[in-house]
Amino acid sequence: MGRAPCCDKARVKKGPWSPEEDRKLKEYIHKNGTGGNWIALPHKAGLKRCGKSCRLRWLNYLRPNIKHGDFSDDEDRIICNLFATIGSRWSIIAAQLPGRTDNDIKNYWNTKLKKKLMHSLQPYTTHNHHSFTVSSAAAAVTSPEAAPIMSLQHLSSPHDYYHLYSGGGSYGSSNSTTSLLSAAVGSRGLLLNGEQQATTCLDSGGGHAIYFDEPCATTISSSVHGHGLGAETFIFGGLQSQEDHHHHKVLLLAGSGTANQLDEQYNFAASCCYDEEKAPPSLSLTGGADGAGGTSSSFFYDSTYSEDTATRRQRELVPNKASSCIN
DNA sequence: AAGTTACACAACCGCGGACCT
DNA sequence: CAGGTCCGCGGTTGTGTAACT
Repeated sequence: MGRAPCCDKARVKKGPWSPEEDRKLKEYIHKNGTGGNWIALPHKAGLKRCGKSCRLRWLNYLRPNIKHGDFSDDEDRIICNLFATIGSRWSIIAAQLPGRTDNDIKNYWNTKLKKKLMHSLQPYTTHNHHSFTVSSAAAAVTSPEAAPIMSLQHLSSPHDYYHLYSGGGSYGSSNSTTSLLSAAVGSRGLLLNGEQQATTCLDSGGGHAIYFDEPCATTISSSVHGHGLGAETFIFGGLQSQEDHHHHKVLLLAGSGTANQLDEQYNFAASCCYDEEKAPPSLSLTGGADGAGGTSSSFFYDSTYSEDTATRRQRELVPNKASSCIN
């Protein structure tokens, strides 16, 4: 047996609300509240509308303190981060943005923000020694089930990125969108480990973001900040600029936490150098809080890589919880 | 100027789950 | 506990308008 309709669809008005209808609804709710019953409300308010339509109109447009349009950069970041973290749970995202509605955010995402991010996902060539491309990214945004979503297709000079995983893992349908978005965020983003769930950063500096999952993240983070981040740590690397032929300056951000722990994230800046002429390449990280590139502690990370270790690492890696950071 | 296309936003629809009886 | 009702959510569609040809 099907469910009873919430209203007599033949007798309710549909389509855009007139100013008169808005006035009636506003007046009624100001006087009486919603009464906890949207189905009965339109009749009481003298509206020939479905209760659901009234609810939507009120929540999205008529209730006080609603903001429309002009999303700020901060709001963009919050939306991106949360989307990458929890997916398309617009109501939860909206709860973090006072005055914004889930519908508004959803529309904004679908019409603007997603495109903005995808625009930044053009295949990226860093240097003639460091070129790689990402495939399937655009398709995957619109077709989340397409897996593998991203893979590191080509490393013209593989040792340059030995410390990075190539992707190619299959995404489960439940997190594929999230994972993809992780890659999409940033001025130019790559999610290099296909096994990961959300890992996202906004690279406001206009740099070329490279996302690499790093099994030694715990070591790195602990060394810099003394935080025991554990398996939920991730590292974000954004290739900011090339200093010279041998060195690449990388802004790294580390964060930890789950979807409910976004406020616990922290980051650090580090310079990252790897010397093409030495094997194995190494990262020199000089960390400081808040992306300031301080020098409170430093260490080296040996990023030796081989096909076998890559496979092993992927297998051993504990799937990251959703993590997020903002540069 | 008219027609077409693209875009942004508003609104609708159906489903899952909470709540009530 | 089962069935009915309603709310809230997210996906989708509809509509108005700006941009383009």
